[in-house]
Amino acid sequence: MNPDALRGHMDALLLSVVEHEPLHGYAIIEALHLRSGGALDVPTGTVYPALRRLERAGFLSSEWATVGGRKRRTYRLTDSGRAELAGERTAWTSFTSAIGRVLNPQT
Amino acid sequence: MNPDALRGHMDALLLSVVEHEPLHGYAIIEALHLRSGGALDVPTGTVYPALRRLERAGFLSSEWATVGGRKRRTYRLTDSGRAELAGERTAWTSFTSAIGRVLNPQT
DNA sequence: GTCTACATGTAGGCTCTCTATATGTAGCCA
DNA sequence: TGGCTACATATAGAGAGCCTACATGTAGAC
Repeated sequence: MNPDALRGHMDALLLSVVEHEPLHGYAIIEALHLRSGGALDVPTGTVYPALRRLERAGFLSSEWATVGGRKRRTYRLTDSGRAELAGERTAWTSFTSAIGRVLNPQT
Repeated sequence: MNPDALRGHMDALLLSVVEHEPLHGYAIIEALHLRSGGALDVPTGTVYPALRRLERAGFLSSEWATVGGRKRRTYRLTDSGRAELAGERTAWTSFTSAIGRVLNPQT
């Protein structure tokens, strides 16, 4: 997968994956891999900064937890994030529609 | 449309639009607008450099023409570009599939 | 005692898209 | 004559985000 292809869609992916349950970074990466059918393998250097960016933006909130002696920062979707996610879903639909029409126009 | 969303998909769009007929830059921008149902409005500062990049990569070839006193650089898809476009179409399908599954998983 | 899985984080680079600007022709209209 | 719009191409510089590479540490298996 061309790295640039994900540009501007990462936010939607991350918000979507924590929609129904709070997750920590490492688990988010695994969830992306699983839910995408193995297509997505997002490096930690992408995910961790992105999560912090989304928290700064108010779309996620985080808290530390210790599980089995390991520290985790668990991210949770905020109300603002929920609204953002809805917008991203709509944007995704029109985006794919627009590109799809250019790529495969039905004459 | 979030500009970043187009990242990595611009090549496919440009190649696709000149697939069946050679076009010059200005006409390519109009074609993108038209074929996307008005969703795409790509600025000249994006298209012209991108076309040159694709020509350098061997996916397009160009030649100058003068029509109605105005100079045009007309771009044509090369064989290499045709193969590239096919690959981009496949990549687009798996890309949307992967993102779509993450964004809207059927439980 | 070493290796792997788990877990988080930063620095720096790369590349593409965008904004802003520059240049020039043709045609219309007042 | 002058000004405006459409047509047509091009470049410089900024901005942003995703990636590679590196750093750090715990837990458990062998």
